[in-house]
Amino acid sequence: MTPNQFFKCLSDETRMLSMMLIAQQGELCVCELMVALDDSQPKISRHLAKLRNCGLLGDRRDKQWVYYSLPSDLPEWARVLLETLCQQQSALLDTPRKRLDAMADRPVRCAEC
Amino acid sequence: MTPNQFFKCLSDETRMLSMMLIAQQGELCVCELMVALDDSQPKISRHLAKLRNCGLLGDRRDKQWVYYSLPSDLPEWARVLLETLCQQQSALLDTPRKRLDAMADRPVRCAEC
DNA sequence: TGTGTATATATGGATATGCATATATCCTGA
DNA sequence: TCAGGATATATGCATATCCATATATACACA
Repeated sequence: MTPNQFFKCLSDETRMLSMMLIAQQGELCVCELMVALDDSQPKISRHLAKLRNCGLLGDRRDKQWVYYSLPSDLPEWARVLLETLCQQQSALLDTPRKRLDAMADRPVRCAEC
Repeated sequence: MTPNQFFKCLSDETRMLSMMLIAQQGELCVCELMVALDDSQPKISRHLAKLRNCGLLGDRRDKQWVYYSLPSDLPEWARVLLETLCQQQSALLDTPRKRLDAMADRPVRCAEC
């Protein structure tokens, strides 16, 4: 992944907010991002697939849910830039976080069992 | 300017390197960037115009040259992100800097007179 | 006139989105 | 145990839009 591709990935609002939210929350599934970003399922799924193909996200399946998170091999420079973005633009996550917190029937992670 | 637009601007290699070089060098004119990035004049000019329209660059005319630099009202978050990028990817500027240092007939700034 | 810079136009290519549908997993009841 | 339905996710297709580039030309200034 080049810095160039990294910026292209973040140049879309859905992808940028998804990355920021996932960086903040650890991992999120498609349905949680649908609620947090108030967007359609195919749209979210497509953008997450693009981020995964670029190496910006990893995924794991648990029951019927697919959880996306930052991959362990994410380049350091990308991690630093993403972290900086989250610090400088944390206000962008306020509304999505509220929607997420208010979400009903949120899937329960195995790690939390 | 939104973080979104900011990333879209940096998603193009010519624009990203121009921003990094200008951040490092203070200000540069089109002909210097042509040499540093080894690209055509219309291509450089067009990308700089886009960066200026987005508020990421300011310009001033001196004699027949137009110098581009970071505007004083560049948002703090954008400045921080750009600075982080330069720190994390400084190697990308090695070749352009070499070309720039080897450039003949480089215009002389008034500030340096 | 020559050098430096901007822009108009045409063109090819990338990208985002909606809609419909396919796939995968879980749950329920017979 | 098995069938069928419900939920979650992915993808094929069509379409509209944006974007980068090359070429040619116009503009600004010494």
